[in-house]
Amino acid sequence: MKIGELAKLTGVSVRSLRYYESQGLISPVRLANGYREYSPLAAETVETIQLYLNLGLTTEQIAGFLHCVLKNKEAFCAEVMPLYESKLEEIERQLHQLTQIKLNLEERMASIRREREGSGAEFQAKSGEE
Amino acid sequence: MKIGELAKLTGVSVRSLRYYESQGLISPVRLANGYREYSPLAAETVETIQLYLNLGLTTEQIAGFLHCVLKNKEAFCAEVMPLYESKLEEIERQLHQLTQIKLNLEERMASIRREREGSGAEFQAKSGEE
DNA sequence: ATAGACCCTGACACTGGTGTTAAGGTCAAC
DNA sequence: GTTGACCTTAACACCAGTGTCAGGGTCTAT
Repeated sequence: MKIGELAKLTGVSVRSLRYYESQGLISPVRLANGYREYSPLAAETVETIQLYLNLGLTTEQIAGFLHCVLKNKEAFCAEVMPLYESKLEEIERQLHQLTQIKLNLEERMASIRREREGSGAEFQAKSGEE
Repeated sequence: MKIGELAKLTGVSVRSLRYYESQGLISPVRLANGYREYSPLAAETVETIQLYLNLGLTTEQIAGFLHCVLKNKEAFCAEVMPLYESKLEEIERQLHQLTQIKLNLEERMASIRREREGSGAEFQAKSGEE
């Protein structure tokens, strides 16, 4: 099938399909006129790529084990587990940081609300403006 | 004081101080030779900018209320609260998404571990490689 | 007057997948 | 033989703050 068909079939843009190819994730053959010709299996490959992208892996990382997971079960691809582990650590760091910022924000918001109630001005937040 | 001194004093790079100026956050006067001359109050301004950047606000957003918060308490600056509210919503969306990915990752990791234990191969994760 | 520390502006790089456009080739149907 | 849908490559834009370099000016102490 041609790139437009694959795009419709998978819901992934033509642009992205070409990008995946440039990153070594998928290698359609070329017809005499230069058009890409995808095997019917390509749809599954693209969906697999999307799955890993949605887990937050990069195309470079996916390129490292895509061959393997397309042929075997994940459990047999040694590269996957370390990636999952480091990704999990990264996500936990991000969760921690976001949670800190959230607490900080909530504290400041609470503080503002306290000050506004404390003063006689009932939420007339115009006073101090220069 | 000159920009290098302010950088040392605040721990913010010279590059960043110039960037803040380009974004309208701080406006040092210029000496006859073109050098920036910062008032002693600039250190406090820079620290305030850092505080808001660490909350995840952009320089553009900070520019909208920095004048006010340098003169008054936050509670008197009407622009602040809506920004905090929308930032909080954004962070909650991100937390939700990250949590989903984390659950997904953990589920897949558990699944891999189950499959490996299920087979006779004791963590010899080489088998399936092509 | 010269070394060395400091200042200036301007510009590219980075992260990374995707949108978008430009300029042009191919093909099927009419 | 021309229209229109589809394909090709190449390139810039995005987010947004920071690092870094190039090319050049200023000031101080020796």
